[in-house]
Amino acid sequence: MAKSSVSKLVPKVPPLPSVPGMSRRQQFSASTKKTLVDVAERLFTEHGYASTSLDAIVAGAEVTKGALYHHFSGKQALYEVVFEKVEAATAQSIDAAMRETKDPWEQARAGLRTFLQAVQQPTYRRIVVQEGPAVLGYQRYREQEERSTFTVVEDIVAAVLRAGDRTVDDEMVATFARLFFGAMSAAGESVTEASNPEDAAERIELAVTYLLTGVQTLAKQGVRVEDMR
Amino acid sequence: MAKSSVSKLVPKVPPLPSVPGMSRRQQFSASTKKTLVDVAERLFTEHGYASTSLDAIVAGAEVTKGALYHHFSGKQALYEVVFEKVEAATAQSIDAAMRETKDPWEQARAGLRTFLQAVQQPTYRRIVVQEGPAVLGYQRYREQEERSTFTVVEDIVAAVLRAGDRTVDDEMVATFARLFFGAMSAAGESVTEASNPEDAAERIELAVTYLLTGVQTLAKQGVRVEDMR
DNA sequence: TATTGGACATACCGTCGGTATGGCCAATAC
DNA sequence: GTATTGGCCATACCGACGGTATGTCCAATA
Repeated sequence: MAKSSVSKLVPKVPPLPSVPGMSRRQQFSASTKKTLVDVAERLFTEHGYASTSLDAIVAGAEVTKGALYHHFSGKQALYEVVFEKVEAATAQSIDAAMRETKDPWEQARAGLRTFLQAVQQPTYRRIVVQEGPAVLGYQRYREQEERSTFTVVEDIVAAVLRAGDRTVDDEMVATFARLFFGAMSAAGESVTEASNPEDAAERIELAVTYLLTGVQTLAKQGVRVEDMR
Repeated sequence: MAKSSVSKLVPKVPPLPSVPGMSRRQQFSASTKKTLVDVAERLFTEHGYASTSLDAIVAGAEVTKGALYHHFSGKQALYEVVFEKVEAATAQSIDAAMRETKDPWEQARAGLRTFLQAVQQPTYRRIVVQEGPAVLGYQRYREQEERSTFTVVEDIVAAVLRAGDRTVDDEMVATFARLFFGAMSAAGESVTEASNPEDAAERIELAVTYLLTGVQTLAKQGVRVEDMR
């Protein structure tokens, strides 16, 4: 095709808002890396890990495998970066929701509600809940979790538990947190697959509230976890 | 190597205890199919789905890919058969444990305890909990679950809930069951990865007992799930 | 201006899931 | 007993994909 005006086609790519303290070269590099992560996040979410080829990712990012393997050591490493990004975003959103109120009980409800919402997001469901353990292996999965979302849930659970029973130790708190975390993860799937997601979400909240109310009631009666032995 | 006695090497393979109503040919066929499933179960458990090649499976079963593809439509189909086998065995063991007592509350405890044990078995953990959703896709995973283990858990939860609150509907029961199922699945991982599995298992039982006791207490006070709205 | 090294592109390899084809032999018909 | 058929499986091969080796270009620095 014959182009009339000779040059100046390249500059139409936005001039990359010059970040201070970063050379043009570094900016380009960071840009392609970010693009790769974003495209990968989208494709992994849509088609899953196994069904997403590196060729598809680099095509989407308009680069080649050379670029990908320059920035990441392989497919799994790329997945891991995407995973961390998704987890961090989720943990942050929960954190933000909790900051909106000061009452501990309300904070807990807000946090759990936000977690329940997050766990319904296609990206979080697919990348973290559904495929995370299988792709990363359970060990790495746990390590990642423990540095973000799970810790937030653990804090919530700790606050609720210790409000009624000050004698529970850290390990017991972690145990309850595991149970709740697992329960909420499963709940997310349940809600999303339901014919009426709104109703399903409400039922989940009802059930969780019922369980937590039970815990509160026991605490008021002076029944401690240790008494269950 | 020089073998002195000439023939009769083949018959050393056990004569395949002739099953009545099945021709020799059919018996051989069933045998190779079962062998394939067993070998696949072992390798999938040890190395995971992606890292287990069909070549390794057929080598372990001492057949070729021709045999495998004669009995199964592909790798995933083979996995599915293994999955169902593992699930069925687990559901059955829980069922058996519950039959040992008649008291509903004791049945529930026994059932949940057995489930907690099952979820620690390497085979169940790897094939069902960790990789099941990713390999089968969450849809098929749910469908399979609903036909075996989940249903058992659901029955347990239903019995416990309805003992105190007769007004809960089926959907609410299913919701509680989802939460408990997810909680126990996560608990299994937690227990297995713990430095001291016995202690971890005990903590899980304590926590679950505490939650269930809370539910019972609410029920005794006439507090129903519906009252949480 | 010369040089260096980071940021890619290109070509290629090995593995693996899946397919196409053919052979063997027990079961059935005659 | 012989012929024929079809279930059961082996062998050879293909294409896709993850990963690697090598080369190129150009901005940054000396």
